[in-house]
Amino acid sequence: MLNPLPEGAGAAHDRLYRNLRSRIMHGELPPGEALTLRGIGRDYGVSMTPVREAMRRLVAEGALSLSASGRITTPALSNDRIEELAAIRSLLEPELAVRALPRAHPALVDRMEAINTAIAEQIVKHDASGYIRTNLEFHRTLYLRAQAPAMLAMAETVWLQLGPTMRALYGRLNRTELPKNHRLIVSALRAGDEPGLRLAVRADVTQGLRLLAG
Amino acid sequence: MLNPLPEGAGAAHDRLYRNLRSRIMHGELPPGEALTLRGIGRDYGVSMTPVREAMRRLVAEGALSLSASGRITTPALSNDRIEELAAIRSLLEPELAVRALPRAHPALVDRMEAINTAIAEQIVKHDASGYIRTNLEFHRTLYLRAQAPAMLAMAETVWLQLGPTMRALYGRLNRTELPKNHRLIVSALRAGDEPGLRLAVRADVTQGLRLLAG
DNA sequence: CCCTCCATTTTGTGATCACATCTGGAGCCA
DNA sequence: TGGCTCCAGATGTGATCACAAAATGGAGGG
Repeated sequence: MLNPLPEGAGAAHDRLYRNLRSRIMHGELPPGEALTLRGIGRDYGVSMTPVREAMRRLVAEGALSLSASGRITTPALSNDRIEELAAIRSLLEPELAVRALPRAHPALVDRMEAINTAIAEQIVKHDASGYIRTNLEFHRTLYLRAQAPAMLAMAETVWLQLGPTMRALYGRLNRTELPKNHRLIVSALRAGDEPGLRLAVRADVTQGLRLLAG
Repeated sequence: MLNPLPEGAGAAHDRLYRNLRSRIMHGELPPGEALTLRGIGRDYGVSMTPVREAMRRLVAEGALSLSASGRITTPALSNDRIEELAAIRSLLEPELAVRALPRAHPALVDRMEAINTAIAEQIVKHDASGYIRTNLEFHRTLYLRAQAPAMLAMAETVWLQLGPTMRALYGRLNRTELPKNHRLIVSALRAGDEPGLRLAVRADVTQGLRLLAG
């Protein structure tokens, strides 16, 4: 049998879920975008049934908002909510980084540095979605080493909720260079500097979002 | 119109969701319990459609586990997973408590003390589910004052995942008296002692779960 | 006594339909 | 122009059905 895993396999509702989740997390949909069951079903060539299940799942994770009448949109977050989600990131992610620290062998840090140069490429291309995607890949590469799947899942849920907002935010800040905190994270990892790593991750996680709320 | 809110109102899938979620969070179902769409539908007098949506939502929150073949059971957590969830609680809940501290007026603390005596009653009745319910009410009463809905939702998700395990755990520890950490929390609130509150909440949150893993 | 195999039953998945409700805008009046 | 009513189309909800895959349980053989 040897696990085929043909990338687009499995139940239709799960395929829909993964596809939509990825698009939302990476900021491919703007905040406030309306989605309909029949519309999504038409786009993916399936009936409403699997679409409803995928939507229900995404709503449960906060990736989508549900109006009182059942209409589904991407979330348009208030500033208070954005600050709160940033606070959650600054609680979870330093902990994940510190747990990964003893397991972060040099090859891993090299890989993170490679992702950093990929981020720089996305910046010069002005590709918001690509920037978000590679930025999250930088963080996930480190956190995977923490051996803490529940905590990582929770962090990803927060990323998901911030996805559409991140896209809108990216347009405002006209970034021109790689965030310096990523370099600080890499050096702290190389030096085995736990307090420095905590600070660098916390700073990186809150930097972009503070200016929006301010 | 004046929002009727007849307690059992709204869409069937939502009613199912709330009901099952409450039962799971409060430990009314043992770990590893199997649930079927047709079975739940029969119990609640609805078809499979709304049941599927409620299940999908609960699975997304980690309240239920989904096997590779789509079978649904209450989660049977490994010790590693339990420790990890306890670690998440010890990150989120002290923060919630500290945020609530400046808003915790005396009447609120009185109410928490009243809940404490209710917990003591559940203990003498040997009512595991009642104990879990009132214990969570103690925490939620405080955290609601933190004005941090996203963080509270995240904490509740962790409670939900631990629900069935808490039930199994309760049987092992044969509690005879009120956890002393609840008293410490109340005094720290009265004294406005932020570091003390942090410590007391962290201790309360990890106390029961450590002995299971140990 | 334990294991294997096969038929039966159970179970999840997805499509389709009927229905109640909501949305959005045209049309109208002040 | 501004605000209101009202209706046609769009939308979410739930029931039912057909189907394939998986679990179940018992017969048969080692």
